[in-house]
Amino acid sequence: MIDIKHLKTIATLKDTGSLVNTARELFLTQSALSHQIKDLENKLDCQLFERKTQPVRFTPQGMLLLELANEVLPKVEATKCRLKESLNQPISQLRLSVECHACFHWLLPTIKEFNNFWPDIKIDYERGFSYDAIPDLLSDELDLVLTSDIREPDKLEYAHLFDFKLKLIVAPDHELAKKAYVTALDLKNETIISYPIPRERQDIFKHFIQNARFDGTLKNVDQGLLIFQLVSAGMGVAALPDWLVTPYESQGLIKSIPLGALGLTRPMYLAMKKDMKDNPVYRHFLNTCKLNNGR
Amino acid sequence: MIDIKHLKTIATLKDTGSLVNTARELFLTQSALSHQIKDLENKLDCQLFERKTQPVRFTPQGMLLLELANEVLPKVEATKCRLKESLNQPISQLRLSVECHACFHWLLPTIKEFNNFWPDIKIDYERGFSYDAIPDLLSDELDLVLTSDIREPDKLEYAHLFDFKLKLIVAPDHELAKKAYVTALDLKNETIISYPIPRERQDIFKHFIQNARFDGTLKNVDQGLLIFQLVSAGMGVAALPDWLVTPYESQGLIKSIPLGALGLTRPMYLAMKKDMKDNPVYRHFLNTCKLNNGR
DNA sequence: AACTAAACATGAACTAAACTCATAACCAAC
DNA sequence: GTTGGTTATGAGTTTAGTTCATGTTTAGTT
Repeated sequence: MIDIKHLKTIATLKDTGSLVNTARELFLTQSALSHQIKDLENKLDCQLFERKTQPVRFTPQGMLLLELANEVLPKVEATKCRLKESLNQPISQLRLSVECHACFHWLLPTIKEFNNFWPDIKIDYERGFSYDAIPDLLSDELDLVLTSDIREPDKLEYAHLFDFKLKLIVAPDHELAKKAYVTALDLKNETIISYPIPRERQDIFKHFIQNARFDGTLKNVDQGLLIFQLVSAGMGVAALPDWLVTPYESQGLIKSIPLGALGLTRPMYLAMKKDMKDNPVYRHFLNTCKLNNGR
Repeated sequence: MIDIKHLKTIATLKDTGSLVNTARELFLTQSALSHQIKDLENKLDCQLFERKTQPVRFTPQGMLLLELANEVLPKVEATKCRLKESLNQPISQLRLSVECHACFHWLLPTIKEFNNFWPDIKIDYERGFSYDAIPDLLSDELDLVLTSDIREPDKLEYAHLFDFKLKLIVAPDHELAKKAYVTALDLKNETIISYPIPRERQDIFKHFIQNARFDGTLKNVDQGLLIFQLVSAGMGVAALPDWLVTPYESQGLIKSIPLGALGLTRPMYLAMKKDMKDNPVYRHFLNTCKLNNGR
């Protein structure tokens, strides 16, 4: 129905002011355009512009299309441009750092899929992770950082990958297991098991317990699977992203509970230098992540 | 080349995972799609996805197109929807208030053009103007406000119309006329002529002189043309938007000078209630303003 | 390794859409 | 009314898109 061709016509018509000029600009005959627009007007069942003035005067409907054209055409051009670029790419390495341990669950398959298309691009994610990777990104020692927190938004581009819910996991016979959701108070005396990350950088403290009193203990474990086993054995509770939790919960190994009445939703971003945001390889990595999110 | 049709195909392919399913979804034969995509791939000179997996696996190039589709298709649908709405509109009145006197210069022709298409919609701009119109917009006594300042951004939608430059105008033989630009200090002892608006709401004070010392006098005039005559006669200086200044300057009646080395650029917004931002009549008024800006 | 079912590819024939050409109609300015 | 510009229209042609019938590929099964 509406076509990119039509948007081009409308946009050019706005610039040139008449059908004849538009025809010349688009390498078509005036007749072709006259037919084209008449057909479009018939299909949309409305008039798009008045032809008896110079320049032509757009109707409200014409302006809506013009507005659409102004939004869409630049995007189409940008994509065409990226397509060309993507076919000959000098990049050979992506140095990636991950702030969220649980991400490896979907990240490894994602990287594998990505490497199918860019076998020459080596992804180096073998960095320690309990550190702040943003400075390394700024100083060009890293290319990409997977993170939930936005820092230095002026210097870096944060591409939103997806949102996830942080859930509390407890043993099925834990007293909290019956609750529809937990409050910060409920956690006051619990043992919280987590990856070895400083407390102030853990989502559950930073965004849930916050200033509430916490008298329980913190236990660090560097093995993801171990967390589930410890929780299942009733040795403590843990806060993990929903995508990690779901498979274990459906096995009945643990029970998951929302943090707060509304649950705690957190975003996941891919941070990169601002000038890299249009790079086709980066975009491909981004898109691959999005398609594989939370599985 | 790239067509909306193609974007639909790609988007559906992502959802359904195979050509056969996509064909069924789009009411086409599998063969048609196979041809369609082959043609597209030939034109773009790249492969868009691997067909030998289930679901199909997109190449970097395919993902770029998919990304484009996700951006563009919703906009196209929204426009189609607005087009339909625009053809039968119950609105019969637009109550408009204008915070910038100088806007009448382009606003009156704009309204005339607008009324060509919506003869039944009466625009009521006959309100006093040296007052803050935003509260009336919030309390539903107004529909639209033309303003340069954003207030209450949570409750109102501010559609950007255009940017303009505020210029200082002086008599051609005025001592400032030789300068490439003026500083706040240059104005210290000048007589500033303006519309009858309180000093703290005048752009030249709010955004240029600011806290700098001003020992000159303020003269109020409620007639636009009179300002030019007074300035031309050397009775004072004035700050006005570029679109008003240009015609008089080319006649040699006055001389205009940028405010500050970089000039003083100001935006112009059309403020409305948030739920009105998709209304086709409002959009048409907005678009008409944009097309007539600063003339 | 052979078989099967499901998915995709291909070529020829057909259809519908889009374009051109020639010409007519229209409008504004002189 | 004539002129110089514009847009509209109808018939004929070209091109792009579709279907049909059939061939090929692939993953999964025995």
